[in-house]
Amino acid sequence: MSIQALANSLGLSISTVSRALNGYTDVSAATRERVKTAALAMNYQPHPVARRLATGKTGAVALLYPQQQTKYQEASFAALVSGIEEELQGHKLFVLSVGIPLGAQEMPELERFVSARIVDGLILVRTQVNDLRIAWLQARSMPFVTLGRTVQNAPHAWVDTDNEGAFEQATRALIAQGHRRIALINGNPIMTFAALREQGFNKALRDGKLNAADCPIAHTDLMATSGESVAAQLLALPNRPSAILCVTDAMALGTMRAIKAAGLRVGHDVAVVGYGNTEAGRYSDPPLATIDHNIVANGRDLARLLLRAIAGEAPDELHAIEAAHLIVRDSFGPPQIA
Amino acid sequence: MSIQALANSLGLSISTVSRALNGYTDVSAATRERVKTAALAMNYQPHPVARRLATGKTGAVALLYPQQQTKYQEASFAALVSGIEEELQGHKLFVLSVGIPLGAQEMPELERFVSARIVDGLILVRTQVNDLRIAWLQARSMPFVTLGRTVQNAPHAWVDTDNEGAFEQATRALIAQGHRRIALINGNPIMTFAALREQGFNKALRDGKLNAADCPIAHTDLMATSGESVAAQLLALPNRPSAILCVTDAMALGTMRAIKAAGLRVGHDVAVVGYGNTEAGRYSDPPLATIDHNIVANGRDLARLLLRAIAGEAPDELHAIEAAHLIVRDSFGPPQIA
DNA sequence: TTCTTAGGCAAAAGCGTTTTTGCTACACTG
DNA sequence: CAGTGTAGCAAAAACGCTTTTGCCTAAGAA
Repeated sequence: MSIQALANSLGLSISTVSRALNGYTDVSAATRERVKTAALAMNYQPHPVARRLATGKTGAVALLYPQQQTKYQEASFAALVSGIEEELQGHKLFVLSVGIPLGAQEMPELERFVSARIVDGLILVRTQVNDLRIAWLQARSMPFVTLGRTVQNAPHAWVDTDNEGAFEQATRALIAQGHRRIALINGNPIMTFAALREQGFNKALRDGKLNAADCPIAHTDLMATSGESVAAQLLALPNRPSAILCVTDAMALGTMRAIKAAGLRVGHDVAVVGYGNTEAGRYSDPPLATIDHNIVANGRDLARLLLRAIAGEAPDELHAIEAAHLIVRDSFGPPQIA
Repeated sequence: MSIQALANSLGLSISTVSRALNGYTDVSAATRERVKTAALAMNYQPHPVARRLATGKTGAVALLYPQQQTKYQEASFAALVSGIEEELQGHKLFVLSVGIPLGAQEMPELERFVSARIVDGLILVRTQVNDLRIAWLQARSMPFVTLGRTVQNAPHAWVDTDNEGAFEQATRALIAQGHRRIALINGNPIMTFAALREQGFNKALRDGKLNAADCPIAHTDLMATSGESVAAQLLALPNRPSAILCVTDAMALGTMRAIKAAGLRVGHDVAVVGYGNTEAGRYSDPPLATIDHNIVANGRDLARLLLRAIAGEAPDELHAIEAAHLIVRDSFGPPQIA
């Protein structure tokens, strides 16, 4: 069923049929009705690929996720997707999640996907301080929004959580409780979120006039096992920290294991704070203090801004920040009086 | 950079250029070389949408997942995707995950997606005993493979885990340990996996000549909280079961909570077996006996069969079954001597 | 030497739309 | 009554490719 056949059966030209169906004004109301009812009767639907070729629009957007790396992200990834889908409801846009490998194959695969012209716009996660993908996409003028801002890239649309503010707040709260030796177990600071959390941490330390030498910062990957081993090292220090701030809940749970293994009590001898407000932390023993963020809202923001980016708006205004705040639970205790 | 421009710059016709690049034989080796180097030099890439229009092939497949329902599936979903991606590595096919809502909007959205002609084939999950999607896709002759077989549909390509065998094995093992009152907490049996697990359970009961009245079967959703409340009811029975078989690990963890809440000991007063070999079950107290299955292998099977379905093979041979087996842990104990 | 064959390329058809341009008839103005 | 404008449609260009068909030439066979 092509527009050709429909036009023939109506005794009209295909251009008139097309214009009638697409709401152009230079077709009489009577003809428009005739075309519409005929289209309905013959179950005519324009071939989407032909339409894409003519218009250049695909009617879909993609969320690119790091392939094989979803291990510690699963829950938050699902939340992000549902926020995006919720916002795009009614816009008749498909949301396609597609995996791009990390490492050497990342840029070639990104290039291959963009060149395939399957989507009108992209959502990027795992944004880095200096992100190679961004300049490339800008050069290709492919609309996109990142989850997490950048530092060294040209202006672009982004959505973020207030990582800096959240960690400043959490660190301040620990200081207010009397902690003077606070450690941070961070991720790789080439990731923007890690860099910003570290900034917030440092800001609170300076404002609280803590001794930086007593407040070590470790960098590792975001898994529980890494948190465990790094925490074990921190606890073996001569001046061991009385509080450990972790950049994910998983690392915080690992840290709790290390504390118990060292014969110490979590929330008593050593306070622990995580990030993400995951289920595992809610039901851990003791319950894990953590920083709560609104990933669903991030997803909604991403979708909203992506629509505007696709519409051609300049990136200057295309930013959104969601708040995050500390949730105090039993792992968050005052320091022991030495 | 179109094929037209490239042809002009070479003094050739566009058909010759196309045939040279696509490996047809009726173009001389010299010309082919000339075309190829020129294409590389001018960075010519055929417009994928135009090619799709001409060939009808899109170069992508989709994995359809139930929107908003991923809660209890996240981990297994990630495993499935990675199996699919692994197998499709090197086939230059994109794997697009797209959410389709459940309920009244499911069929319209499925229809909308298929009509959009974004992909060459589909992978379906959450297969039901009588699955509406299947007849519809067959009528549209859209290639697809389901995770989980059907009962009442026409023959089609599917991949499955040996659910029946696994539950038969687990039930037999409980019987061998001396259990005579075994309960099953199952999902909705319109889902094929639930129906098959129940079959395996019943088969083992019959073979073991257990009294069916002592072996109740409950149906509920797959969440932990549902498992907890259903288990509480089972434990309140006059002849309470000495073993409870759950159809997911989450439900089994809920069941363990109910057992503890009733003042009983898991693996001592009541044995518990889950399904899925999840992390939560590995680290629960006591560790949860469970049935392990290979979802990554399911993913690989799905991808492999989908390629064959797209190639036009008849569905008769397009089936794959992966084994599953019981993992005994401390929640699996013999019945108390009454 | 003539006929056949096949190699190598060009022309054109086909994929199915959207959008621009052009034409015709009719109404309306001066 | 001639001239201007506009409503309503058709024709054609454009989007870029693949694939079928057709033509010409030169080599090989009879």
